[in-house]
Amino acid sequence: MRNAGYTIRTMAERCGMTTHTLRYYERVGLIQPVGRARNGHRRYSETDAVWLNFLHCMRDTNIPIRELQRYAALREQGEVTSLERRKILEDHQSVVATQIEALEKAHAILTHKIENYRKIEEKLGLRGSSEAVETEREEQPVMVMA
Amino acid sequence: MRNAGYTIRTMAERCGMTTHTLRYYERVGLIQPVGRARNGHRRYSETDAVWLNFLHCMRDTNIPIRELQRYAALREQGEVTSLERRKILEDHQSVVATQIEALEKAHAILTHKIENYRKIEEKLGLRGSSEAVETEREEQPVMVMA
DNA sequence: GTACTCCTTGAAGCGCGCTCAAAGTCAATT
DNA sequence: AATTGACTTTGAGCGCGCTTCAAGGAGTAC
Repeated sequence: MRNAGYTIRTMAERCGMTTHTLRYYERVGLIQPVGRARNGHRRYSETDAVWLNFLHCMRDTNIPIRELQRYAALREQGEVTSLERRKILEDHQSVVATQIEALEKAHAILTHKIENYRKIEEKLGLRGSSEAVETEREEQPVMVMA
Repeated sequence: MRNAGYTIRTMAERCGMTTHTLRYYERVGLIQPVGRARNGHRRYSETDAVWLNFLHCMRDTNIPIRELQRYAALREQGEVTSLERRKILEDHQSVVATQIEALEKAHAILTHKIENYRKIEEKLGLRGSSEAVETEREEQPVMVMA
């Protein structure tokens, strides 16, 4: 089991990041120094994968790197920092909730505007080039999934 | 006297942007040249407000400025661009849907982790003071060289 | 007049989060 | 030995979306 562990490339693919990003995260302290093979190449562990996936997931929610740095630093100090870490997560969770609201509002507005464009197109007799439903003179009603 | 219209400051407040951003949007073509008072100051109309609110809402969903520029340019060409504009909105709406999913996933993970911290705190009898305990229940790097 | 506030412009600057370049190491293959 | 290719390092560079700067004009108040 001498050379067990994922290469940087494998891990990058697994976590949906680039190798550059993995090194960058290590450099800025989001992940502790990764173990090395004899030739100096990084070897990522399964636990690294879990943590990196978490980071990836959080970054998807626009949490700043700085905040993750704070969190990561506390994490390295053990369970004693539970309260602080929980606070970070709770604060961020409420940010996430706010973002969800904004996105849902935008989604609704988009639905409305898209529908409006459909009406305009009908009025103008426009047809889409690729995706449009064929409407002939004597058309049959067609149910189109949203 | 139809000299009415919002000042840049008023409009900025109304749309949740800064005056700088409003000028920037005009400069890059997100909004057509705004009418001016006799002294050269911008005067925004009610229609501008609607459009700016839409832009603001879309930017909240991380749509790139470039995409909004495309959309704005089409919009200025009239109804004949309906299909293209609809496509832009539909494409972006699916991006928004994806983002909502990611955020909801993150929200769930956060709930889970927060709950976990609560348990840890209960176990440690934490309430703000510190009493070191060694066992990290979460992942902890192992392959550290030195 | 002087001060103050609000506005104007173009250009430069900034923070974020990567992203890339250059030069080098190592292992395997030819 | 030479080449290939995947990795290593450090440090610089980049794209985005503002944001600030610098210099000035116009309008009102005292």
